Amino acid sequence: MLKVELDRLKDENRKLRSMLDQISSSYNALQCQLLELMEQQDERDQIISSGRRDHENDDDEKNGMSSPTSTAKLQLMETDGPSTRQPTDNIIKDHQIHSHLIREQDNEEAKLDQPPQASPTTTTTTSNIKIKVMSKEHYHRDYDDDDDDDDDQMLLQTASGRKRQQQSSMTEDHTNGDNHLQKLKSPEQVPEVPFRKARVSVRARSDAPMISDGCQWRKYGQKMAKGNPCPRAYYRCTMAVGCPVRKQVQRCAEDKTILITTYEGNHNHPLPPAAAAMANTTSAAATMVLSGSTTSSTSTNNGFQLSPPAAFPAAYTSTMATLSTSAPFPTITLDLTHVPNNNNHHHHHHHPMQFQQLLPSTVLPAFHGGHAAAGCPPQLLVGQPLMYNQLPPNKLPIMSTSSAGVQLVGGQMQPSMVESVTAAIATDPNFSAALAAAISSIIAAGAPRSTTTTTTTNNNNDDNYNTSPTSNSINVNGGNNNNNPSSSYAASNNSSNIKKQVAHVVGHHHPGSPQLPAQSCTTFSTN
DNA sequence: CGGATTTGACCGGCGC
DNA sequence: GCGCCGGTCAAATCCG
Ligand SMILES: [Zn+2]
Repeated sequence: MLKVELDRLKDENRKLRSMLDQISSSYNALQCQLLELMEQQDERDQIISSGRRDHENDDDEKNGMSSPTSTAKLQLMETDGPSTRQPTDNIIKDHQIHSHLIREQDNEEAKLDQPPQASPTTTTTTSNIKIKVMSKEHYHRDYDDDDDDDDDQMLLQTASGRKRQQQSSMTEDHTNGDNHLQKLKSPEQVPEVPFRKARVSVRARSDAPMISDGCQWRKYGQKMAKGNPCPRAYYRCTMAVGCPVRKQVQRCAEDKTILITTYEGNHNHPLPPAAAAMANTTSAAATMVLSGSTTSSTSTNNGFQLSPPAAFPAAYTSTMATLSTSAPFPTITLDLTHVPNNNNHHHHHHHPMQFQQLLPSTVLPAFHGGHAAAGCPPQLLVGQPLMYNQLPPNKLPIMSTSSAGVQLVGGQMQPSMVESVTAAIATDPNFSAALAAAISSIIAAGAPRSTTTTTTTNNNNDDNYNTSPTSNSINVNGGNNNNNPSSSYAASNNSSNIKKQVAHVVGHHHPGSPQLPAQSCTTFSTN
């Protein structure tokens, strides 16, 4: 009896917690959006002095919804349903898409250029991005059933893994709760399991021990990983008291210049602009990836890689995103390592884009912290998860188009890359939607919570085939970009071009529903 | 002195 | 049940 009651209470508690998280996440997300919008507006005002553009946007903006420019981002970020987005999409259409997109990008760049908060270090550019999402091999949706509904709604739970009993976990608060039930709970009901966490990992070249992502992190552990000589460090976000976001930093065994940072969980607080930017980027990338993956991923594993039309000459940055399902839990990895490769061609010099070495910390332009809770889709920015819930798994939009749009071209510039990616992703609603769907499907399928990071190896070159060992992977590549290692700003030139290209590409896609896949935010930071 | 690291002990899951 | 392993705690320590 007591047990029953107890279980019931726990369950209830859990739900409440989830709701709380959700709400806070939403709040954060809104804040972020608002911030962005404001920035954009300012930019617009300045840039576009006169009104060319007009439209009702203002209203939208005021509302806090998305401004046209930001649309893409917002979509990614927003949790809300498509409904909101559509309007924006329409708007976009109204305007010339291309120009629009381009502008957006430009705006973003501008932002990047002037990072709101200066990070101590210079920003570095990244060149490629690879994203991989891995989820456990196919997930079965088994569990979902039970929860699904709940999950979908409740999503948030971060499922961090276990909770420890006592402890002051309190301080940590809500977030933690997760866990679980495991002990007590009987297997039956809760599928808690359900909470699978999604993770977002970023691979970047950096000499610095950490990549700065705009968040503050406290190291809470270090362990030697089985496969590498290099130890893996565990960090927890300290920007807010209870922030559940954690990240692990580890150097790639094969190439020690590559730093692999994996984020898990959603921030329960607003992210600094810089971080937000990253987050956006990340999310975008993730989204892209997902979308791609979606296609295939459904049940079987397939790896996909979208290679961008290699063709894009301009694109130098290569970015790849991959989604893989193999890992215990779904993981999206962005590969920022340089590598230019065009498909088939060799890489030229190698300049991997390293983050600035020397600098104590490198900053990645735009990623944001992620979080991924199990069941939930990644959140972007602060938190909002995109819900992929909305799309029924079945519906995954498969994008046939897939490959094309994806690539981002990054420019050299740091900011640019990310942005470009983001922009690209963002821009294409379809992608987002696709990704979301894909992710959702994947995630939904379910992996039980587990976590592990996956990393891609770097091969740069292989072209587009999936290399991912496990199952599906999608890659998006751009060209590379390199740039001067040193300058932080150097990049701007290309970026614009690239962006344009991207925009075009994107343009093709339809506006769709962008939804984010799993929640996850990522942030980089080096400290 | 307060906050961040360091680092070995712990824990829970998993495979055998 | 045992041991491996990833991940986390927390006491001790470091540092500004
Ligand atoms: Zn945080």
